[in-house]
Amino acid sequence: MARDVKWAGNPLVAKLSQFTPLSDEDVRLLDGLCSSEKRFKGGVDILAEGDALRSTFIVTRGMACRYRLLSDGGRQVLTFFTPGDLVGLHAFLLGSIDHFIGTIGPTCLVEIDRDTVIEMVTHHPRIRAALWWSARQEDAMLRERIVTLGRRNARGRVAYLLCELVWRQRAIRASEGHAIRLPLTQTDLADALGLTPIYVNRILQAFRREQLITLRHRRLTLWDVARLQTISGLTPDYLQLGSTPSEVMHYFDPLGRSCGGPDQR
Amino acid sequence: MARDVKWAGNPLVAKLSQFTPLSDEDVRLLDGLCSSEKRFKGGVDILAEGDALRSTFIVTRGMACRYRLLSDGGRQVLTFFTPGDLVGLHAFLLGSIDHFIGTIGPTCLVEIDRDTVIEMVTHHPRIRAALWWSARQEDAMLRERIVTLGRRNARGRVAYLLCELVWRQRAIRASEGHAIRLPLTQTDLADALGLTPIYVNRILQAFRREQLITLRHRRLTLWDVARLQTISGLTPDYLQLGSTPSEVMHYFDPLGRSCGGPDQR
DNA sequence: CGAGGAATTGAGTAGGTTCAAGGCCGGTGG
DNA sequence: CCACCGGCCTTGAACCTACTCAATTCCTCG
Repeated sequence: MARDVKWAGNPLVAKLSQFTPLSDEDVRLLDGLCSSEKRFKGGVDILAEGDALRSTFIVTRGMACRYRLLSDGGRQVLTFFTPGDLVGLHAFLLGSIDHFIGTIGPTCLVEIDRDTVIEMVTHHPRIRAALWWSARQEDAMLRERIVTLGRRNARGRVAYLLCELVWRQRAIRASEGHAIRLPLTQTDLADALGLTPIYVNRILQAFRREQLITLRHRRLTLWDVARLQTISGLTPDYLQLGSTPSEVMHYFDPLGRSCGGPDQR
Repeated sequence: MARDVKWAGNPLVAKLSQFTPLSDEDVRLLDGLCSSEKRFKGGVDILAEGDALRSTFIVTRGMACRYRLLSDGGRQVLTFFTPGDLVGLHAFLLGSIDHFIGTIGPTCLVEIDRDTVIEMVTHHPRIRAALWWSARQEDAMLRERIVTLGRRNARGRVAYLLCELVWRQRAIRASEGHAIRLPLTQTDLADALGLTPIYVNRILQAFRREQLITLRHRRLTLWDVARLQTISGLTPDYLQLGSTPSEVMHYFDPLGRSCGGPDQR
């Protein structure tokens, strides 16, 4: 119960706990990491294309995104990061990144340097397992995005993104019912969904008329999740929430003792 | 030089060598793995949605793909696998997969069980590093796909996929100039690009008329890579080919040694 | 109170889909 | 060796989803 209170305060713990039960020591460690957050204004780039990535960031408040800029001026948002999300963990050994990381609204981030991550992953098998699952979840989300962009119409795409954002917040208990804070502009949504802001607007209007959602003052509420889910074509469990099967957990422990890697695939 | 000959014979070695120089022992090990391939007909599913994934597959000949089926009968191809590619390596600890793996034309695969993989990555730091880079490359390709589906028109999408397929084959020295064997049907291309086969056909016609490609008898040649690249909006190095920066390699070795396995050198 | 970004609305357009039909090519059986 | 068959490719025409351009209103914030 005491830990439930902490979840509310530490989104990283909440996020990782989805995947694997953490020990008290794990929680203490993660809490410690998140003690020194930095504030950023909205619409600011944290990392730019070509930057070397020597550390990882954790979103603690607000929202950020990973995006690419195209030669014709277009923008494609690849991922939205919400509190608890790790930014660029898997890529932090890369020479440089091929995309930008920017804030959406005012956002707080914690920076964690490379050695700290390696240290953590080496000595804390449960955290390593949770990070691994978190990376798998990110994969699953990328795949789902491809399906959405490739095969669903505009209504389906918008419904998909709204559902995903709400589900992710619910998973870390950062929602009230099916309502969340959503600092995204309609242009942000459009840039993620491969649509124009104008058309996104029209879809949102339609959803409102159909009593499916309300979205005002940076606040989104889903009134009919079942119908939205149908429109989006999503299966509700695609995020693979739930904890690590013990059979699999088993594989992390021996590996943990014999070999730590930033990446354990 | 002697190894060059081997590359021609073992696509897995060729693929992993892109990322990191392998030792002779590494090469011997990988060669050994690929000794027992299984043949499959075209259009056959190797793994279905919901299957447990207890092993990994390596494509040695032919072509396979990862795809999702939609409730409305649509299909979205997520990844094409060419010789040397590892199928589902990162997911083989998962309870089950959320997509299908199927062959395109007649295809040969090697199945490698979980324990063998774990054994291999535990005791062979260079192979581990190469697999890690290979996974990063896969990520990059998924991101590029999202950009393509979200923000490029049909011409751009087709050009993108043709370039990618040729570049990947070139990287493992499985091309002659800019010509490759391509067992894909136009429907396969369409299912990967979020287009209809009919429209893909029209784009291909146009490309032929413009002297950009030839595609006949399952054989693709790019005549003007520069222009195709412009049309696709790709940067040629997005696959992050080239070998691991030594600074990064550095992180793998200490980790490798800290494994303390019996077979340490 | 003013200003600038975001949301909204309308009208015209275009890129890609859909439907329908015909042609090619490789494989198979007589 | 030829005829047939089925999958794939190709072509045409109508249609529709989503885009473009342009203007107006609404919020938010200084």
